[in-house]
Amino acid sequence: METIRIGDFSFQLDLTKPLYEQVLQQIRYSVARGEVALGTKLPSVRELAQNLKINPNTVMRAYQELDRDHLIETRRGQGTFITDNLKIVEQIRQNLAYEAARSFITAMKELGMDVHTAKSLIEEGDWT
Amino acid sequence: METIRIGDFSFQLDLTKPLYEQVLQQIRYSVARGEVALGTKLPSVRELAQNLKINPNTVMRAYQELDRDHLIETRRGQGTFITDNLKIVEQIRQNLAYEAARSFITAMKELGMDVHTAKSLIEEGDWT
DNA sequence: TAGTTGTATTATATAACTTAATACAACTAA
DNA sequence: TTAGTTGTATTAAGTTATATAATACAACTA
Repeated sequence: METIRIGDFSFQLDLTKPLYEQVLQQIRYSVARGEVALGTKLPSVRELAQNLKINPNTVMRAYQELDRDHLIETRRGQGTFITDNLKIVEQIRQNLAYEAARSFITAMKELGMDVHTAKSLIEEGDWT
Repeated sequence: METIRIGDFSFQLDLTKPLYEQVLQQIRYSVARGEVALGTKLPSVRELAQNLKINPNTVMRAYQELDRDHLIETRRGQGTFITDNLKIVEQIRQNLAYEAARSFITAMKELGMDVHTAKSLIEEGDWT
């Protein structure tokens, strides 16, 4: 799977999920991981579209969803920027982690396993 | 969300995911949870379709995927049955649990968190 | 033999996603 | 002021996955 680097961001697109979803996820996780500085300017809609060889509308859709979450700020005529609000970034990171945990626990319960078993699974697994 | 009961199985369908996927998942988890006895006869393709108010082809697709996993056995002219092989059921249950754990750990790592943090999240969360 | 099973095929419909082309509004820099 | 870059909106078209419908056949049971 090809990796495209552009600025502080890197992207890997495939056909298993909607493109706009992959783009927004990879930006979201880059920021949550702390790989890009707050206030960083994102590539323009057209530039990113060209680099990823996808349609500008698809990039727009990703940017707009991130904007709704206040993870990025779009300024008409200027560009799109990562929020400078650390609180927001931290909260989104916590939420993503919590949601991942919650869906894991839900799956375990659907298999008739309890939280203790879930914990053991995490402890005993080889997650290299 | 309406629950439809039929034999030892119960179904809840919505529009968030493909119908055939929901049907196969709910059968898979029912069996993995041990709610249905090994060798149990499933509703016929047409019967289940009628009860769920969906197309027989959609039920077929669910059954065929479960058949490929050997979780069920289809016998032309007789019907469809849960496997009588306990080993298979146990292995599928373990696999589902493992996959859930793996995808949780993957998400955590994508957020720059380690396995220890993952474990703490599980421990400290209120999963009622 | 009649009725039930799983199975296959062909056609149609629909919704989500993606692309394309175009236009406009807001801002920056020359 | 002007040219070029931004985000944004709109309309149309194409693709794909999913689901339905109708029909037929093969394998089995009673």
